Amino acid sequence: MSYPVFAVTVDLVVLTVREGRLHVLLVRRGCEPFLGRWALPGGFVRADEDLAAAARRELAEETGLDGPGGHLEQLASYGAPERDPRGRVVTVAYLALLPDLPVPTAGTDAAEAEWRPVGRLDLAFDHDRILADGLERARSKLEYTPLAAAFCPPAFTIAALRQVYEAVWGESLDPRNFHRKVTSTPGFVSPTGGTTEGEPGRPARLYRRGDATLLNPPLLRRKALDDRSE
Amino acid sequence: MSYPVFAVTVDLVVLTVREGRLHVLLVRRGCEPFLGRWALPGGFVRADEDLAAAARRELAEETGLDGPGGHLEQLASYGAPERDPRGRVVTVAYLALLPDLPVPTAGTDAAEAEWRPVGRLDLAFDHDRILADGLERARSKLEYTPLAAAFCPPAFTIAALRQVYEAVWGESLDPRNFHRKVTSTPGFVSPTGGTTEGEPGRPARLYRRGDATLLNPPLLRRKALDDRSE
DNA sequence: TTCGTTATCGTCATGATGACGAGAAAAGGA
DNA sequence: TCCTTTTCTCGTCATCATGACGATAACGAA
Repeated sequence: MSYPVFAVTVDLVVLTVREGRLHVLLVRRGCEPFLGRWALPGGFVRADEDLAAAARRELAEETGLDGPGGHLEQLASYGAPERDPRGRVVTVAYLALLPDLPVPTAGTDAAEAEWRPVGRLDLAFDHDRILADGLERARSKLEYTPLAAAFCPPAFTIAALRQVYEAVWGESLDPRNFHRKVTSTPGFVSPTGGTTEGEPGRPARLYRRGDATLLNPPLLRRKALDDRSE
Repeated sequence: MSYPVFAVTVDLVVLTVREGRLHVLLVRRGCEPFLGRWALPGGFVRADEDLAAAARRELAEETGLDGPGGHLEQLASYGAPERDPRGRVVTVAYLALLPDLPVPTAGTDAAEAEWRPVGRLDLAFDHDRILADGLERARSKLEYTPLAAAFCPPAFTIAALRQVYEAVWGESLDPRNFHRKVTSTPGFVSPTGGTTEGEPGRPARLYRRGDATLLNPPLLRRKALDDRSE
């Protein structure tokens, strides 16, 4: 039996919260096609490499960070025949949520890399669509899982966690109700015993991630966006 | 730039509810590898074919049905280097939810096809894992979307919809509370005006799918299962 | 000390849900 | 015909989660 031949890439939607806004990691393409255009970081899967391993490798190459604390999961795959002018390329997109980090160092095949606030971008390939899907996944994940903590350093305050929700969802939340919800949901966060120091206002207790993987009941947005279908 | 060469397949997790139990469509493999073993239906993506189009084509070939009423969505991709002895094959899995249909006719490359109750199966390749991911996705989707109606014919009773939930979740629901929830959630279902006839008991009103894409608030399972992580 | 700021705790009304009672509307048998 | 069985549909009530918001605690700065 004969069958068509494909190339397979991984592309990364790497999100973080900086200065109260949600940012995505972009690279300026250093080779054709779309030379000079902004795109999601990514690259070809190697001959003997698992998809998840390729995603982790690309993430380490682009951000210089592969340590724990963040989150990486498969997002979706994209394989329209015309999506890459070089030929038949299927890309497996991954979604990464990271705490705020120093400015990333450019990888080998990327001329530049930088954090950009999410919004109207005009990316190479079908990366606008991939980014949109990644954003919707991230917003939805925050409702049903404690993954917001993946945007935070190992120890964080409830207020910092709330600001993650506000940045990702783009809406403001009542600090008192949010505090009640987070601290009363078993396994969401657990106190470290420490507090903040030197900040304005009353010191805040520090927490780390709990061991829950699912929030029950979930923490729902006010306005549910359209479901992504197909 | 050179890069490794892959084959790309689509595999389908096709689910339906028959006699109150959740069933998955399996085919017996008619060629190597895993000849004679049960597997998910699927096949190679053609040279000029989109991934979703390939999934729809395979679904039509295996079930003989491509009409509306069901639901098809991308599930996840699997690309471990050793997952197919023929070489580097990445598969994009799709999840299909269909109303109960006549026994499927075997496709060209499948010796047999049949509905099997979900449970301990021993499938070819990594299809046990793909099936498990598909089941968890389906269970979760029923919580947050009105997709349970995809398992039902165009007009259905509330009781039939409840039996879908009971089959997919494997737990029984209170008929009265379920009725209240479904009929009071805007856009979940809308009455057709008709009723059942000839059935035992009081005739039931018939409904069709509403126009909502998301249930807010959701209809949650009692026991949340583990989140699928990557 | 006083004020501004932020964190944390409480209160109250409202809405969703689980448990369950009870009537409505059919088929079928005595 | 009349009763029983079955299933659908509507209500009731206690409980829990949530939104709105008041009040107090604990810091730094003026």
